[in-house]
Amino acid sequence: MIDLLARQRCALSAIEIEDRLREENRRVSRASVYRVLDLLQGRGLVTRVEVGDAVARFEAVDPAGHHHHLVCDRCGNLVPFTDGDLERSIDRLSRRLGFRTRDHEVVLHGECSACRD
Amino acid sequence: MIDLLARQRCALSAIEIEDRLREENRRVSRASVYRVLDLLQGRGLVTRVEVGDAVARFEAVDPAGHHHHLVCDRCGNLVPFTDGDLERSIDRLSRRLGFRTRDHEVVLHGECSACRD
DNA sequence: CTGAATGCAAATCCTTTGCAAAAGT
DNA sequence: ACTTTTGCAAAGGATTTGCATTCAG
Repeated sequence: MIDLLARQRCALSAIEIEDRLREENRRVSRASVYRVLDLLQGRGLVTRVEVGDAVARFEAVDPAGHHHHLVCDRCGNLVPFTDGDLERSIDRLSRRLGFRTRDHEVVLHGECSACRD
Repeated sequence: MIDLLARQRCALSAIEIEDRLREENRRVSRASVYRVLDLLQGRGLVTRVEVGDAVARFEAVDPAGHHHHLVCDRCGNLVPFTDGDLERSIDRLSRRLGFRTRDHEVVLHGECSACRD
């Protein structure tokens, strides 16, 4: 499953993962998907992303650095992006507030470029 | 209900809202809480916040400006904060990426100051 | 009296869990 | 044979909905 996630451009929900595995003739039950994801999260290979639609999504952890997401209000797609300036702001901010921060997520809501036309 | 939310320091879940209303002898059903929240969101008076624990939280929209949240890994509390530098980074970023952004949220995961001791 | 708001219970959706069957070593 | 992984179905928790009732104008 980790290889499937590693091939994706962006986070998938458990159901999407199940469907894609099925398309590859790798039949798995929903329960197994969740169980394996849990395992992979425990090992730090996968992270959970929630963008506010009550569905958990998962993506492979990229050792090269992490990204954040735009959620398109129209099509519902997730568009990943990175921004060093943003990361620096968050670092400074955490220090200023005295939080011991483990992780963070930024979610933009709006229209993706495909839907703006 | 909007007055209850306006009095809070930070976002509340539907169940918390129901409980606090009960404490004030304002008896309401869970269903009504959700229905009213839906209405208030539609009018832009309330926003929904989801920090990744599968529970939707709600808070009154403050015309003076919005804030973001630290979620404490230990006690689970939400700590609100604001940061102008962060807001500017996000503005620049949205422009750079060509997104038409309606809204955004930043969630930090870590330890709040109370739990660091 | 009429339309909106409410409660209650049932339904839904995502996720988790118990347990027995299947696979691996 | 023993441990681990799996599937299936049932259980859970949050949220939504249908419908009859109550409330307000």
